[in-house]
Amino acid sequence: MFNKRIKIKDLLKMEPGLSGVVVMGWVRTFRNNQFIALNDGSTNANIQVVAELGQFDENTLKRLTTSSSIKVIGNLIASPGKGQTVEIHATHIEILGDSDPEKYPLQPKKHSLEFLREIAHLRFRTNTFGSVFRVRHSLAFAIHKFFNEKGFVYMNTPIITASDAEGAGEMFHVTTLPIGKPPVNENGQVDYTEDFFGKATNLTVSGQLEGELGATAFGDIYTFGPTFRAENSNTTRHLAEFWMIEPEMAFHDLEDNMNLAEDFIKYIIQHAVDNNLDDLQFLDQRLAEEEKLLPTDKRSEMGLLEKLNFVLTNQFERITYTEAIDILLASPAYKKKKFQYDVKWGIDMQSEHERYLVEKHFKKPVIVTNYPKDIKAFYMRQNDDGKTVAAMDILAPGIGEIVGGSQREERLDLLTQRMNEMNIPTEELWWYLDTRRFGTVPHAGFGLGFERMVLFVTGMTNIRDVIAFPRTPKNAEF
RNA sequence: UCCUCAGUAGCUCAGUUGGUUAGAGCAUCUGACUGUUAAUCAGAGGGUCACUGGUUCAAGUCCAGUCUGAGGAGCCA
Repeated sequence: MFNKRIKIKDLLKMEPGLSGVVVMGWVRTFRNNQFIALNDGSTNANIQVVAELGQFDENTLKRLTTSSSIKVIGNLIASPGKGQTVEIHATHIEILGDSDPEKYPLQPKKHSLEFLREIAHLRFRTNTFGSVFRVRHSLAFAIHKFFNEKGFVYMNTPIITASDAEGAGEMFHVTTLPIGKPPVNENGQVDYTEDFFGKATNLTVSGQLEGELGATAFGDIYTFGPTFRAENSNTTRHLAEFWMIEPEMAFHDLEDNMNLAEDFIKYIIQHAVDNNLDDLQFLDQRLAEEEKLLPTDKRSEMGLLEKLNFVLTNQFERITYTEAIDILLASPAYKKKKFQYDVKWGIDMQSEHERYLVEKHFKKPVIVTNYPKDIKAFYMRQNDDGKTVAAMDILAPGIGEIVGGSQREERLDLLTQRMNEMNIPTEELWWYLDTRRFGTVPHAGFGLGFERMVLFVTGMTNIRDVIAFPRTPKNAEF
């Protein structure tokens, strides 16, 4: 019977004077042959367990090594020491699992994030990753809470898909055909009619098209699931497997879409601030210490909590693509030829351009709308000017694009015309086009990269540090 | 995929123009101390210098290739 244990997070809030308290956890440090800093993952704060000298046998005390797991029964008392208000005087200590200190890789000292990535199975036991993953949980919970409160239906779109129509990137192939000698048709090509699904299939790059099918029946839906891109991307903000939130709303236009996205982002940040303040404070401090090592001009102007509060209390800047280009053309950076890539109407803005807008010019999240149709996807609604589409990207400081969305093209003729122009096969997407044939409605939606959101809220700088077991090129350990 | 940088003890790093037996801090172990807060003090153990090949009397150090990691770019969320 283990469930009598009290979680350390709750225990630390209790009044001293309790006897027979049961706690279990992993030893962080054992000082002076007497003081155990015990952690159970419920919070970064440890409970100090005091094993009074002479009360416990030598053999047990020897086994109190870093990350050994123990069960403690004792009395919660006011601590005479300085570092904590309460502590447990142990009457009983039981070793549940030993941890060989010669072999255990985590030591009571600072480790680099790169090293911890190599022992991703153990890194949750550090303060940094403890905080990051508790915040990640909190954000995930807030996402469901937000949409549930608004009456959205949570929809699970398929992971394996036969459509590669969206062109969102390179896909991972899914097949049960033998790799060495697959069946071949008359033209010498792999014969996918022999494959498991009778056609070529891939891991999904987006649930949006299926999401639209849900939205045009339920009104409002959202997806929250894994997404896969086989791009050979080696950056601090790309993963081959990541989680994406994709709401899709019928009877919504671009402005509704922007309003929802902004409310949504603020809501989940607020939830984390309300429920995980101690973790965010720890991450705030961690970031501040890390930034001390950077040259002054590379440091962020705001601390983590300051930045989150700033986002919560300020409106996101909303500008059109055309206005964005004008700002860039008028910028000192452009005039001094600081940009590596040229700026003119029609370009797909480069990282340096987006960073300038967000980090230098506005210094807050920016929503850019109405992009040229030629640099955007086929399903985005064409504006009356014939040149732009009703798209919106939200750019966040330090992260770049965190949300990409649009009002969808609901007019069948314009949609098929655009698909033909862009060589998207209309026959394969017959089911998608059916939504425009039978009771089509104006609708809109967006996709938000969950890990990028977690990056933003935790102040971490590498996306591999905000997902438990990152999948990146040449890395699928664990 | 491209560009740049890196790979030396469990970790973080030093290692001079190529030259004896490759060093430090932390961690670990042993002992001392015992109300400590990453405890402190003393001592000890710990290395295929990423891998393969080459140059040289001699390579951790120079050259080539490979692998791995990091940062930036592209692609994007």
